[in-house]
Amino acid sequence: MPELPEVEVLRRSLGPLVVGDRIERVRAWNRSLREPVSRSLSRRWAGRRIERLRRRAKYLLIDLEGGVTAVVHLGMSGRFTLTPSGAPRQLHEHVALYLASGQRLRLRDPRRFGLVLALPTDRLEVDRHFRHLGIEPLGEGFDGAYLAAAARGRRAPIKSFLLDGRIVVGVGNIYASEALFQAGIHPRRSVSRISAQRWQRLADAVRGVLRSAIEQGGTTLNDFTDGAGEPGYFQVSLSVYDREGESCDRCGGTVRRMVQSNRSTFYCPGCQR
DNA sequence: AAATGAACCTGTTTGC
DNA sequence: TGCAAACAGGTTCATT
Repeated sequence: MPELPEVEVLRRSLGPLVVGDRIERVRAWNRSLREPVSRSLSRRWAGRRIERLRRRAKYLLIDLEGGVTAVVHLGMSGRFTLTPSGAPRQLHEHVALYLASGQRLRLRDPRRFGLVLALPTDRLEVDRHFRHLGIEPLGEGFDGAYLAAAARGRRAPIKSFLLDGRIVVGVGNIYASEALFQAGIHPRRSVSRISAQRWQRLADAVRGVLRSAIEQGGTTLNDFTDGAGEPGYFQVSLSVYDREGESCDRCGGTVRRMVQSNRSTFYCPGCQR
């Protein structure tokens, strides 16, 4: 579900609704997410005003007054939505932030690969969850030269390379396939055999795909919604992802699926070399 | 060091 | 129809 565009859409939709609001308390019904949810969230966050929402990689960062940040990761199946406080607890709703306005921020995550953390705002980058993260693809410095330099000494298939968060963050299984299609690069091509020109084309494709997905409100395959519960529309723009057996819009050939390091990769053999 | 596969967990879809 | 296997947007750990 949530790759960089979905988390960014979530951040943008939620920001105007919650910034300035205050957390009254935090409740957790099930603490066994990817890592145990701390028992002291309420004590740490209660009474604090929400100052702003940021994003790093696929993490949503909720900066609170007093130098504390609430970190939320949605894993594969997480949803984080703002709802009226009267609404009943939903199935797989594990954690909720009760706000002074009377609304609740609820984390729903059937597979429980998600994460809720309390961290000091000024120490995020040294925390073990963030320390090893690579560059933001929509930020400064992400270009063909960066990718080419990062690939030196490696021979992995380009698809695996794009999914490696130590190189570049936020690109998940959907957008890796889509960007490689846009760049005309075969997912199995070794990073040791990509020309400078094609590295630049790939960097442009990654940024282009992520930007359009954000504009379209993200990709909703099953259950992604923004902070207000609205689905995205980028799924209708997908060229190859989840389109095995369908015809390629560019060349008319057949979109194929293969498995690389336990993940599905979708590609067009006619368009990608 | 780099690359691969398995593990974490539940729900839904696919295939026999 | 029923059941089991395969598969799903992420990350991390163990093993070659």
